Amino acid sequence: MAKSKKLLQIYQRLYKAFGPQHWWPAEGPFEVMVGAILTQNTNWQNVEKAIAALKKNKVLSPKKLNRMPQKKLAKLIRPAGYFNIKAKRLKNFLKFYLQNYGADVRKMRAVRAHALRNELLSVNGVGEETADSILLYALNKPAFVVDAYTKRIFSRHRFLPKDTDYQDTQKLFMQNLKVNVQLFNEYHALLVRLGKDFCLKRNPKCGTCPLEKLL
DNA sequence: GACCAGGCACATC
DNA sequence: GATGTGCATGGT
Repeated sequence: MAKSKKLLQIYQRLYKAFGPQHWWPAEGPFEVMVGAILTQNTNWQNVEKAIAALKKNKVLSPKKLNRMPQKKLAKLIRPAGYFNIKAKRLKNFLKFYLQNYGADVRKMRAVRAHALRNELLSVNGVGEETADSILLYALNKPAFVVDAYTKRIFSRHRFLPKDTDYQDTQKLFMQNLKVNVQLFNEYHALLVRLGKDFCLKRNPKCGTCPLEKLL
């Protein structure tokens, strides 16, 4: 079967099994950007605690976070883990966001996706997944987000070689699916849902996995 | 106590 | 270019 058809079939089966995932779970674009950095190699539940702390202290805005001493920021985001390095990364991003775009999402959206992706990647602490998450979920640009779940699911089911890198994994989706923000949004969210529910541990319990006999 | 989580940068070879 | 390591909390 053609890759594009199969990828779409996988999507449809996941959607049927899980329904819409309503991503990204955040109140606005800036909160998505902060969450994208905080969730690096971290359980989302822990990120929620960190974001709740920022909200409770009424500092979840670009200017307020930019003004805040790094040490204080680190203390607030402590539940998200790696809090020192993440405080630094947030600071780097905030500086970029304020200096280059005046913390204005509309100005950022006006930039072409490819150029903006490179700009984001130039920020220390923003890698490919974080950049694509910001592009897709904060700025509504069609970038397919690849994460550990994506690679694990598709390699474990022999759709991709085990050590396929980010770019090649992303190509699989971007070259075989209709380039569409809503589709990319839902597809990635569904893969995360599948990863969490079924293909997580070393001994994956895929007995009732919605992708059984399909991949 | 072990293992895992929606990565990334940096050192070293 | 490939491989290894530090970063850290909280849930199971």
